[in-house]
Amino acid sequence: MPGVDKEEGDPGMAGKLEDVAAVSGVSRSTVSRVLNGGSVSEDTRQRVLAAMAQTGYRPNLAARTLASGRSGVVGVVIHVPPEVLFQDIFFSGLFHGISEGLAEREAGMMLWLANLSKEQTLERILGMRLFDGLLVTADTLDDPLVDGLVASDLPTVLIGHRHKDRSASYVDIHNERAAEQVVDHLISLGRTRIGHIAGRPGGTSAEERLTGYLRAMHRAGLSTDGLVHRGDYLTQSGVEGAGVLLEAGVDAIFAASDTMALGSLQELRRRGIRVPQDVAVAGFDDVVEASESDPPLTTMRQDTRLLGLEAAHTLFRLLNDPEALPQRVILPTELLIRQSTVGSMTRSPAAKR
Amino acid sequence: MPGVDKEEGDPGMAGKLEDVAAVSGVSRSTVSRVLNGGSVSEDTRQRVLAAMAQTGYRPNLAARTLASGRSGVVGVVIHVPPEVLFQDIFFSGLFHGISEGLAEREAGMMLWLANLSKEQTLERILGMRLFDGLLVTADTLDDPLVDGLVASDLPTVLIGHRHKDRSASYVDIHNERAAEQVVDHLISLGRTRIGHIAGRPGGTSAEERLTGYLRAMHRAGLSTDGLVHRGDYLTQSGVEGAGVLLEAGVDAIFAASDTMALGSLQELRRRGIRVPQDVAVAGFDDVVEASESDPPLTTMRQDTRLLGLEAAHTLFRLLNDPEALPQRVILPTELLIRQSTVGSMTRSPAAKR
DNA sequence: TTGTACGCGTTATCAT
DNA sequence: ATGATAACGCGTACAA
Repeated sequence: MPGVDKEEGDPGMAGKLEDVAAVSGVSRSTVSRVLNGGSVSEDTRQRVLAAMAQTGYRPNLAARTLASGRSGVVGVVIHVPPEVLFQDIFFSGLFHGISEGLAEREAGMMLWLANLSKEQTLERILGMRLFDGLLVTADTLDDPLVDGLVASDLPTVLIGHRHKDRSASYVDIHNERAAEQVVDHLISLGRTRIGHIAGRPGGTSAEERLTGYLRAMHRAGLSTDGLVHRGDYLTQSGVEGAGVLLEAGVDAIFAASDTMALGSLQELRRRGIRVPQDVAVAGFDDVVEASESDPPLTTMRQDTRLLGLEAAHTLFRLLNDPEALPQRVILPTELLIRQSTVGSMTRSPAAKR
Repeated sequence: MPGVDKEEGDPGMAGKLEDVAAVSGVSRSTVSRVLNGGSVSEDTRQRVLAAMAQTGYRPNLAARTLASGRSGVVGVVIHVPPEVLFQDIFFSGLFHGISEGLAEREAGMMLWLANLSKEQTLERILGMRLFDGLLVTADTLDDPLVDGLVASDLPTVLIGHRHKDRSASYVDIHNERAAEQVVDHLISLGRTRIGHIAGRPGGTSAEERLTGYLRAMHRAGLSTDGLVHRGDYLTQSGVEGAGVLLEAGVDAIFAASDTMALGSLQELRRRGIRVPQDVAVAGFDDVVEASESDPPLTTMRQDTRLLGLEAAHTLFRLLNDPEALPQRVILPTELLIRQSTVGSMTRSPAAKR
């Protein structure tokens, strides 16, 4: 195909820096300077700009990265099965925030889900050597992927954290204290047999919420014997947990996730047990269904989108200042008191707290 | 910090090809060959492999991309607001499939949502010059982003397509024919006043389903005057559409999405209208709620996850064979006949089709 | 089979 | 302010 014209913003093969230099009659260095904000005379800057438009020039990321060491791309590691990303409100909100936060700085986002094993994922991410930084979810206590990423030389911000991540940068909520607060609320209502439906063992948030529950109970001098049931954050385990805890004779249930709390609500209704008169129920997360359930669910609200947003911001802080100390960001949570603990007719003084 | 040891798989700064060459006593080229499957003697191959392990070598993507022109990264462009990606079952299923398909070939995935304008997105994607190929959703008739991407020299597979994309590669379903089939089903049940709740004007699938509806009706000699209501694929517009179409005196409603159909079901129940005795209702998509509604919803099932999977596969076909002609993949859909059209007690012969 | 030498498109360090 | 020139780390003809 002879006579093909490759001028004027041809969307096809774009020119290189050198082409722009040739057209504008300057050296590559100068073109590079107008690109990266070096000092050039206004005169030549305009000539170069014109030449770039004319040749339809676009910088080559690979070349740029190789030469400068910066790519403008961050790796986002959410090692959960793809379907979980969409089913679990935590991850979807989180991802939403991350996506927004990175877009603010026009950073590219490369996503790693659990399509590969943790070992493979780790290998490929580190091998790529392309990312300016990493955003990584840390929701499991023992996680070789997170360990490897943190140990690497890449600026990394964890979302959630383990105890051993004290020297890493992370954004998180105070799971333990938040759980404590929920239980305190139940105690303040006069409940003494408070059961807990915990998350899966080894989950960071699950363990911390359990610890918070135990702390509040013991501080109040209440027994927790046989009052802890292990669930998995999903509805069905909330159903089962309610059954088990009822056997133990509880007058309140604190589930470590709203979905479990909603499952408990179902089971209690099925058994004809009044909520909150007979058994009060509280959850964690504040998913949308929590406010629409019957009765509406008392819960600890966490803003997962903000969590993602802050994670991105924190990473940028790290990138802008290589000397920066590890960043630890704790986001607030909010106790939302609804009818599943205080009932519409039995408004208690404690509800004002 | 003197005396820092940088040997033995140091997770920090990894060595380069040259380091491996030095340790194993061969040239860089040879090391490169064992990496890319060139011909090397088994003897030296082992030496090199050992040296790579010892130095903790990892290839540098930027350098590799620059030299070879291939990055192993594909751009995924789903230009919808981040929250839609999670709310809309179509996109989440699609994304799931894409994610799986790319992982099969260990391809990296860089995701572009609607955080930037279409123009900015286009500019940055093309500018990056990093992707081996592109996966792009095309759900709007007039879309400069899709136009620009298709016009570029990057191997691109569209998900959904416009008429003008005949020369592009795409995966899609046959929206028009599928819609026709749904309407044929309703006609075969003896319905004559069949209303359609369409999607937003300018949406590719919406327009095609509308066309299919019109075709089936006209072919059967049925009037469509005042029987088309414009919705937006969301529940509320299904509620409204049902109201409007009832005024027009319909005996059946075909909604272009299940969510709208479910909205219609709600509205019909509210008005005490029996489904399907008084009005039959059919949808499109087969979302999970469709089989759990009262009555269960007749619908045209499409497998969005498969759509994403096939999109990835198609792109790989394109990448493996640069001479390949444009790939056009049409995935099957399946008419699921449920009680919203045939009723449990009024099983009609047509249901066996 | 192996090594040499050049090119990939930019940035960065020098001079000037 | 501008222009050579050397990296950046790797792939790949070409030669040996």
